[in-house]
Amino acid sequence: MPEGLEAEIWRRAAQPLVGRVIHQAWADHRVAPDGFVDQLVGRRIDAVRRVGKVVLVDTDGATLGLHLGMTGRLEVDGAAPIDRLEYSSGADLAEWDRLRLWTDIDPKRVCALRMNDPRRLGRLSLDADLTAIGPDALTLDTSQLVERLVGRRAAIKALLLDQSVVGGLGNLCVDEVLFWSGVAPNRAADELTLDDLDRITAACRERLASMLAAGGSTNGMLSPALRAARGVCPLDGTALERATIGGRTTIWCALHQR
DNA sequence: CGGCATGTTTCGCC
DNA sequence: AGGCGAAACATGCC
Repeated sequence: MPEGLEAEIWRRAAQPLVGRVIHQAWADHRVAPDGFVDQLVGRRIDAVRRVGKVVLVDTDGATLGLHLGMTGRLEVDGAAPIDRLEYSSGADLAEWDRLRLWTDIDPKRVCALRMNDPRRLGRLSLDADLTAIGPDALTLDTSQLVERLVGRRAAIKALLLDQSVVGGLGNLCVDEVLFWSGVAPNRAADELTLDDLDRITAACRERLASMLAAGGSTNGMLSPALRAARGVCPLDGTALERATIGGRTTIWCALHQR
């Protein structure tokens, strides 16, 4: 489920953790660095932030990074801000837990913070270097995008998915942004006009904000249901195109995206 | 059973 | 050297 929008939803939901002290921690060692638990127990949570798709828990010691991968989800005090994964049944087995944190104040007597990830593509980090992640999609402006695209000739979709170009965009959001921008995903980045890039950054700010308010990445016009159904363009009724671009399944309208 | 899935990293080829 | 595409990772679900 996690693109930047989901990470933002979880970041907001985790704010009640700020000020608490971590009393106990458990992690699946296969997805956590050595010494993980020892570096967190006894630490006070100072802030919960987000960089791109990564949720960061700052403590008075290390900063815990939650990289949700393809199927990771979070619960705070036993509540899941996003309860169902789009491409899974909604099952939530204890054996899929990758992180459990308890604090000095656990109102519901359950984990203050729990990460559950069936597919185990997610990771836990401590003081990870995230400096390579580009400007955030939710506030992206055209000058930032131009700067990051200089010298790049790959398909615009592949570059928007690259976290070092723009932070937070995943497969669904990129398709949605390009859909509203009227730019075809297979266009070479160096052939786009400034006007194209303006429409892309405007779509990032406006459409992503509205998807965030609606609950996340699955709330675009190109819904997962429409993607799977191989339907028609909701704007003009043209049969949607489908191809692999940037290594990911891509949906677009060849009539209004050029 | 075959194929697909909201992601990232690695490898080899230009 | 660095950009780029394909493969690998790991597992569940239809």
